[in-house]
Amino acid sequence: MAKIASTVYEQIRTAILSGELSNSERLVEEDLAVSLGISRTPVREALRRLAAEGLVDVSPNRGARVAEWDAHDLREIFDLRSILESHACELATPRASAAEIAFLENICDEMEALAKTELSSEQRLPALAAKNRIFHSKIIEISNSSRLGLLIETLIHVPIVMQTYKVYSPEALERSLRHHREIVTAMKAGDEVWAASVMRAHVLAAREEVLGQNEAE
Amino acid sequence: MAKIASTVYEQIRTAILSGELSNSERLVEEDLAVSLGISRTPVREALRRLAAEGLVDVSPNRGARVAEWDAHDLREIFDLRSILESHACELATPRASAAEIAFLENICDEMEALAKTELSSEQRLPALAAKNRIFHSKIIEISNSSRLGLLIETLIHVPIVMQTYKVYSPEALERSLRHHREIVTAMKAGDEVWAASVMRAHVLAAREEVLGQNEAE
DNA sequence: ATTCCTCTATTTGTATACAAAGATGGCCTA
DNA sequence: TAGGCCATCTTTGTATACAAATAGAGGAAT
Repeated sequence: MAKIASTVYEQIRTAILSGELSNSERLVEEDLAVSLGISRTPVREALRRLAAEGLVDVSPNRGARVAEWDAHDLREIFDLRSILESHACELATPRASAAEIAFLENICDEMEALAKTELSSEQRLPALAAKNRIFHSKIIEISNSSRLGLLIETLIHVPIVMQTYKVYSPEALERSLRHHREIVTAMKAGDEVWAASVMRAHVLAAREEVLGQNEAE
Repeated sequence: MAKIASTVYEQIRTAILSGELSNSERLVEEDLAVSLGISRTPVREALRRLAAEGLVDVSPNRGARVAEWDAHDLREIFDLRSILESHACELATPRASAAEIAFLENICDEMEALAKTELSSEQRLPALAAKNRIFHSKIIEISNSSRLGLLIETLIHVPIVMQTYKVYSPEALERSLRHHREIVTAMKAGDEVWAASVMRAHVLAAREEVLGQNEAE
């Protein structure tokens, strides 16, 4: 058990991303430590790591709180995602192998099948969100730019971004799936401008869905 | 003295960025601690923070080393900078006030004056590099996107990027200054496409200078 | 009653101690 | 002599102890 710090980091992180901890909740080192049965040292390390990723805010001598995002933050995040992920598409298109295209097509199939099932939203949406993440990650992976991947990751480490599908209307969901399909088609055709453009539209459309929901609150 | 960790973080960071520590040098916590007259705890915190920024690599149970960058890394970094900084220009152009434009023009004046002086390179280049950083930072500031600023910062926290001017030929330096001037002209004209295009060219030109130098080694 | 101040309790920041994992070097064997 | 194994030594990871700083409550003065 050589890395308690990493374990507790993961635990706190998933707790934040799932929304379990939210509302700028205070994260007291000692409390977390005793509740996990460990000392403050690894808890502290985990919190600083989360702070570096922007998931928690730390003030000197005043401790850590779960970070909060307002509409302006979300706009920034989706704008940057639209730029960076479309760039990933551009890089990925000439590099994608037939197998990788097939992999992406397969995810499209699975997501479309999931969308058609009669399962309740509570079951369907997490599954769709998971496939969605795999789809986007795969394109970034194909783009072969590790730093690009890191930049995008820091942007999507935000609860509401991780759960975008939860706020989607049925029409928005269908449009999203059509975007995925079109991105793969464009990549298959070797047209990186097409692929990048659809990806940009895809993320900007998501922005409007999320912002509309968020501002209405 | 409530923040030893921040102080030592700055010290190690500037040591790395200045090239004082380099060549994947090992950073032993205890050694740093005794040489600074403090305990390992704040040293450790500083190292983890630097690791999160990508300035050092840490392996579990094996400590920290100064990070290294190869030509592929540099290509990635400059490509992403070209995209993000041109986006910053695009956002900044419609927002820039007359005073901000004047500020940027003033930096152009100062840099051109510096370039003309008969000072030795050792004196001139650091001054130019400092002004250059201010120029780019100012545009990011005007763009009013804090996250964009953070993303760009993580990219330029790399020694060779900080010292780009050191590898510039006289022609490249002159071109760089003309780019700056043209960016301000475009922003003044309210033409964000023009401004963004020049910025993109500006960073991509820098990429070729640095890569040409680096690959030749 | 309100404001300001002080005192205390809580919480973070740093130091030190100890445990565990890696690296190093010498010795033994083939 | 080369290669592998064991012991030791170094270095990191975690726990605990202590110091410094902040927040909050309560009381005094106006």
